Amino acid sequence: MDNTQLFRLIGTISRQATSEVNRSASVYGLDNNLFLYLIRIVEQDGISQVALANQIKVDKTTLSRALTKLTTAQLIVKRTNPKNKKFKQLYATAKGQTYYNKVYQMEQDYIEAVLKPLQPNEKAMLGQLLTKISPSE
Amino acid sequence: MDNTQLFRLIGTISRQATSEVNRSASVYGLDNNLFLYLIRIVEQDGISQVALANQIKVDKTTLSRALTKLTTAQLIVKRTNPKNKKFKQLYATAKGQTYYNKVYQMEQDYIEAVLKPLQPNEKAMLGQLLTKISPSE
DNA sequence: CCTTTATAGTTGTATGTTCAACTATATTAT
DNA sequence: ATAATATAGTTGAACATACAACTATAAAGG
Repeated sequence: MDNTQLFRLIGTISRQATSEVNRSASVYGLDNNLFLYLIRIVEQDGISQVALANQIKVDKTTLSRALTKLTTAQLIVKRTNPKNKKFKQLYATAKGQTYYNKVYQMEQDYIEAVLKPLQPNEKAMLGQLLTKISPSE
Repeated sequence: MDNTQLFRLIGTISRQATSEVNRSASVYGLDNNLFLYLIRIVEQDGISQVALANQIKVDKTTLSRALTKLTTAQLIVKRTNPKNKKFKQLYATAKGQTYYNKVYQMEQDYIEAVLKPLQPNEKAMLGQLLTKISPSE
């Protein structure tokens, strides 16, 4: 396998995973990556939009509109940081926590299925290698 | 790093790569993954749409419309398989080949940059591990 | 055969994505 | 201090995506 095949494989694996988890999450109305945003907000309470966008490498305008959907669904709230009014901090509601539990489990089920072919030491190695090529900022 | 972090990292790396290569390819009007489809068609002359969709894990209706764009731009042609009229085979035109050279080089440049942190043996290992978790069909 | 079922590809439609440009706030430089 | 610059977030508009449902062709079953 050459570098090109390797690189393209990452995209294929990712598209497959994204499609499949989104289809599962659509049961809760959390497709179009809404599940992903909710998960990150629950796990990083108070994060700002741009920080979140940079972390997961999604377009900030796409994220802005997706977060409006999560807000309308009352799964999160946007609170302007009183110390610095430029920032809106994101918090999950109680309802958001409940939905988080559902989609988190879906993600875990998918992860377990997809990583099943790997031994623990192989997973450790894969994690290290991916970390080396992960976006810096 | 746990399984969850590992899995999410694949998505992050892929989103970053997709965004960046698409932005580069937009110079040639080949963003929205058009560059990706063109590359695969050139490298697998005569492939059918569903076969291509399955291979790269994209929705067949999205692919159908994207290929209409490539056809309009005269980069590919769709030819009904005379042996089996259900299939439309995809072929690059001479113009498509020329554009292929451009976007292929862009992809190569990105690949070189992103895989630079890895030693040759690490790349071999990463390729093996990704192959193990790649979608079967 | 010929009816049923399966597969390839397209289209309608609702919704999502993303670029450019904008507002609002904060930071930096003179 | 205040003008210039930078950053966070939103919005308009053009276009892409993906589900459901469709047509067309072929394959399988009786």
